[in-house]
Amino acid sequence: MYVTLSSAFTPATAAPGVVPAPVPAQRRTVSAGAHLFREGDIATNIYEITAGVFRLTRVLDDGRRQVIAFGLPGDIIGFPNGTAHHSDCEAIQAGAVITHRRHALNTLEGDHDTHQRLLHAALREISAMQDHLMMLARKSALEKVASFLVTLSERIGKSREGLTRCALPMSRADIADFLGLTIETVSRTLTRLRKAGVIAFDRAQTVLIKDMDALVSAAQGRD
Amino acid sequence: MYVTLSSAFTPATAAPGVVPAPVPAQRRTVSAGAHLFREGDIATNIYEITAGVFRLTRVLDDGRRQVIAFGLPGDIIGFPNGTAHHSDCEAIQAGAVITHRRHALNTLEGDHDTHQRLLHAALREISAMQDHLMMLARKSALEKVASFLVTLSERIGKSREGLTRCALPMSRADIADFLGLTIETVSRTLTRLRKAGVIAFDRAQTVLIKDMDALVSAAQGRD
DNA sequence: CGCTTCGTTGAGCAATATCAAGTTCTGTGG
DNA sequence: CCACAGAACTTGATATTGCTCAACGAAGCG
Repeated sequence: MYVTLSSAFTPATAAPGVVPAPVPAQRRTVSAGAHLFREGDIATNIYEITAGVFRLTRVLDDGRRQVIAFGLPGDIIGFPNGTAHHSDCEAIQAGAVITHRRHALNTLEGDHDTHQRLLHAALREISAMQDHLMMLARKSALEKVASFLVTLSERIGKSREGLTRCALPMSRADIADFLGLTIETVSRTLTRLRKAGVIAFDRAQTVLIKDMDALVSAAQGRD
Repeated sequence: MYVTLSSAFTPATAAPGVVPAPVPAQRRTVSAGAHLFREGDIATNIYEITAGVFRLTRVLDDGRRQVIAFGLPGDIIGFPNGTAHHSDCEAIQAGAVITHRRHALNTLEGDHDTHQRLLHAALREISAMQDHLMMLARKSALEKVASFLVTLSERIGKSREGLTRCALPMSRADIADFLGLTIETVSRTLTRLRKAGVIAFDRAQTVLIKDMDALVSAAQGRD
C-alpha cells in the first residue's frame, strides 16, 4: 500500500457464481494517533482501509525511522511474515478498517473471493515497493518530493479548473521519513517548487498544484 | 527474494494429509547472461530458483538502474502484478529454476501446498523489501556495504576456523545498483574495510571475512 | 495569551557523486 | 605460452547534494 498504484484496487464485489461466503470480517474504527498494530504484535489480522490515513513505520535500533508506506482508503495493510508484525501502523487521521483474519490467506479457509483480493493486494504491494525502492535509491530530493506530490494527488487530490488541491495529512517529518530525506530538505524543496510557481500553499497541510506538467517533469528528473 | 531472510525458506515437502497433487511445474536451466524474463513480458510463470544466481532489475527512462534483488537458490522470483513483468530478470551465473504456472496462485487451481508456498514467499518478499527500503533510505555507504556482505555471507558463505569465505557472483556495478551507490563508492568502502582488517580478498570476486563481529557492527552503524 | 509543536530559512560541513587516470584481470589470437 | 585488448576494479582530485546545527516564524491548544 505504497501511496501509488493502489488505484488499481479491485473492489470487493463478489465474482459471479461465487458463493456469498461466510465472511468473518469485521469493521473497526481507529481514532487519530491510535495504533492498529505495533512491531512485535502477533499478526492475527489483515486490514482493509475504508477511511482515514495510516502510516506504516519501521524503526532502527538507533532511532532512525523509515515510513514504509502511507495507507489510504482502498489499501490493504498488515501482511504478516511469520507470526509477528515487523512494523508499526498508526492512524494519522481517524479512520476505519475492515479486519480480515490472517487465515483468510490460507487457501482452505474462508471464501475464495476475499482470499484472491488479499493475494492480489499483496502482489500489488510488492510492485509498489519496487517503485519506492527505485525512488529512494536513485532519485534526487526534488524528484522525490515531486513524485510524492504527484502520486498523492492522484490518490486524494481534487482537480478543478486546471488546479489540483491536495491535502497533506501527514507531517513534514513523515514525508521526510518516507522519502529518505530530512525535514529541512523536504521543506526547502517544497519552497523551491512554490517559488518556481509549480505549487502553492493554503495552509502547510494543503498543496495547490498549479502546474501539473511541470511537477510531473520534475518528478522524472527533467526539470 | 531479497538477499536476506529467505533463510526462512520453507522446503517443498508436502504437508501430511495433502494429496500428492498434479504438479504442472517444470524444470528449466538458464545459462549465464540469459534472461528469465524482461520488463513488459507477459507474466505467465513464477520461478523457484534451484541453482545459480539471478538479478532482478528495474530501469528508469533515463537509464538509471536499480537492482531490486538478487535471487539465490531457494528464492522465488517473478511475482506478477497485473499481466506484465515490471522488471528484468537475468542469470548472472548459470542456474536452474522450477517454473510454476502463474495460476498456481489462484486458489481453485493446482495444489494447495504449492499455492501456500508461493504465497508465503510473496509475504516474505514484502518483508524483505521493507528491510531493503530501510537500508537504502537510511544507511550510510559503509553500513550498506557491510550489511550486504553480512547478508550475502549468511546465504552463501562458508565458515571455517573463524574465517568466512564468500563469493561475490555479481559485479561491483550490480552491488552499487543494489545498494543505491556508485561503483566507486562500493570499491572505496570495500577497500576501507580491507584496510581496517575486517575483510580480505582472494580475487575481487571472493571476500574473506576476517572479523565478522566488526562487520556486523559496521552494518549497524556502530563502527 | 503564553506554551509547545511544526514548519521555514540560513550557514557551514560532511558524505558521496563525478570526472579522470591508473591498474588488474580475463579472455583471445598469435 | 605470451602479447594484447577490453572489461572490471581501484584510486585520486574535485564538485555537489543534502545533512547538521541553529535560529526564527507560525499555528494549534491549554
